[in-house]
Amino acid sequence: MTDAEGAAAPPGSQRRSEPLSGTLTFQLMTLGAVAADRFAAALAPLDLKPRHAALMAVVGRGLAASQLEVAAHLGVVPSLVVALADHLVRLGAVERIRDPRDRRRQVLLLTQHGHRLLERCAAAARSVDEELAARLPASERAAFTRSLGALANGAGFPT
Amino acid sequence: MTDAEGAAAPPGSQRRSEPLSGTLTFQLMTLGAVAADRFAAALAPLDLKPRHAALMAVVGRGLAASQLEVAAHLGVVPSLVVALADHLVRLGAVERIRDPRDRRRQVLLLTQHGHRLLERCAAAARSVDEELAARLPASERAAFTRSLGALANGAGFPT
DNA sequence: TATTGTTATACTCTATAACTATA
DNA sequence: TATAGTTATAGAGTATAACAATA
Repeated sequence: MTDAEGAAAPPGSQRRSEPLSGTLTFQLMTLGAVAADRFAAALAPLDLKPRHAALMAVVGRGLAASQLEVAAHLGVVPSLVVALADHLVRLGAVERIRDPRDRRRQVLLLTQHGHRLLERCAAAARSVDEELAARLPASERAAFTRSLGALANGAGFPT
Repeated sequence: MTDAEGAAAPPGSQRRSEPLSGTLTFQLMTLGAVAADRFAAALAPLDLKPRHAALMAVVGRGLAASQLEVAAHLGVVPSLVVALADHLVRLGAVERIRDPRDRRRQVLLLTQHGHRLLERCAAAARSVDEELAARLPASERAAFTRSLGALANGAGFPT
């Protein structure tokens, strides 16, 4: 089977191999954009964007406290964290607390409302999960999710 | 095992369940961004962005001919296709040909150089694939790629 | 009058650079 | 002098709206 895959190739031409669309990279890029769009749409009623949810997640799980730590963890620039935190403070989801040992540091803390919001973000993500995975045989889902996790760790991911 | 997963939870608190970071949606979003960044970096020396590669791919495979068709296929607005095509024309990768039956239509055609460039885009994607999949046991890759393809079809994907 | 493509403009997201306050 | 945070500004990417040519 030297020449499979559908219609005839122009005989003199380059031996087929292009299929960019078949690469992992391309499919991850595409699906990632779809996931991001749907997640954003699901968060919109909460007046939140995916970045806000990500910030709340790292703060809520204690992975980062000061704004600089959050920026590093998210892989974004500190000035962006300021804007994201400003919004979350306006919503009453986080509080800024000056570290008494080093008054330059602003420690971010989820309020109770913040925890509830974060929970609703996660619920939104899970419901997008359902839509996305609908076409995936239930038997494949676990393996897929596990592989996806492995890939996410392998990459320099900016959770 | 009602209470697994690491450290103790504050006893009075909400019963854990948040892990936004464990959702398919979140991981696809994150990995998709990583894949897009790396692919963009790999394309930069060619003076191309992922969108240009996507355009060349749909035109090269005959999935869309007129700019409007390309826009629909890519899920972008027609004016963006104009800009992308302008750039590709400057590079000598595509030609615009007025459809003689309907002189409003601009049919996009890959030049020979365009085919070569598209091939190099695909090669770039495959090399990013290698980096990304490095952490994935070879035995899992085929299944993962297949599931990913299934998901991509299930979504309203804007290839 | 409707449609294809184009141009001009605006919006969103994020980064860079300059500045303030603490250390 | 160096660091955490902030503000002001700029850039990339994409959309919306107005317009031209053709149907």
